[in-house]
Amino acid sequence: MKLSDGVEQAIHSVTMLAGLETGAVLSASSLAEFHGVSTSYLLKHLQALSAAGILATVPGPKGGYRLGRQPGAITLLDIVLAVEGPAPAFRCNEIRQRGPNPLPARYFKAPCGINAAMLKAEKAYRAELARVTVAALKADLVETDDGGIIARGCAFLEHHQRKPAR
Amino acid sequence: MKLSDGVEQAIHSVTMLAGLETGAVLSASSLAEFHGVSTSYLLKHLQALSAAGILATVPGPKGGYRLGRQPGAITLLDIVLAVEGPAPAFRCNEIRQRGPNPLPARYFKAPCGINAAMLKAEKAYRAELARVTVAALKADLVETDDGGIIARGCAFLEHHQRKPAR
DNA sequence: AGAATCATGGATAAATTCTATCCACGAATT
DNA sequence: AATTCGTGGATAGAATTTATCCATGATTCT
Repeated sequence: MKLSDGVEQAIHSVTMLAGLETGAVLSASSLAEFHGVSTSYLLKHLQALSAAGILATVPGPKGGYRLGRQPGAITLLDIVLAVEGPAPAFRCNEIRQRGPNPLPARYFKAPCGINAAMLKAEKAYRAELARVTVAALKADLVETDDGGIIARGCAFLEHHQRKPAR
Repeated sequence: MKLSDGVEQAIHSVTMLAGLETGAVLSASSLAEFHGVSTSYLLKHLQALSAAGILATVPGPKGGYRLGRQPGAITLLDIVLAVEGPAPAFRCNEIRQRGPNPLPARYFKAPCGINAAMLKAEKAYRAELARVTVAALKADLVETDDGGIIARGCAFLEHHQRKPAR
């Protein structure tokens, strides 16, 4: 069981976008540069997030990505599902119905108990992810040596964010 | 995020072994035949389970596998960890410290908030798995058409289980 | 209007992980 | 002593993940 690295990049991208001024955007290439991957690759995830309504796009020069809705309305679960897909990690292959000497299918109307237990655990996992909003992650700040606080990636954002036309 | 199929085979193997009479064993080749995979492949997981103390082995002719401890003392989490390994699904790559314009390392003494949230969710997942014992799965029975109840895979077990020498 | 910039989407290649098998070895029982 | 079994290593094949490039179409700035 391993979560793809794309999920981490997606979460960080969304969190960074949440730190922008209202209306400002960040280009896909800037985000890709920050993560150290090619623009084309990161776009895969950004587009998935966009399709899920988590991000919104601004086309044209000076365009880029911004949050699609309020940070408080975006949860970690939303991001994970948008990137990884909705399929559960455990997929029952109905082993109990197979093998060289299987019981007739009529004995298996009730769902597999093992499958039920695994899915229940996964449900708990998702419930925990749904509890964390991007707004909460945004509030997760770093303390500088002079006592002030700065947002993660702030130095990078300063140079790349595109403020809205007035 | 996908759980390997080996996990499902492992869980079913343990559950089947839990249905044996006390002292009886099931050979690795019988279990492999049931799952429809080669003995060598299933052995990978059986050995992992054995190393974790979940299963015990009886060598020699008429040998095989049996439970290593009471069904009530074996949880789904034990099995999953034995097969998949203890590493968490989400591994923080400390993205915040990288990129073209990273903040100095001293700003990141506190753990990554994203990582903390993901691990917390995974902890909830594992806690749910730890709540389910093999004894509980064993109690998950199937009703036959004549009103009786039989354990899953029972017909198969009848022909392959090896009763202990007296 | 024209050119530059950007997102979209498809095709594609490399790397990693998972799945699966075979073979040689040692241990225990019949 | 021979058979049967588990152990462990080495090794392919399949599938997924990761990553990149390129062609296309839409939008905005000049």
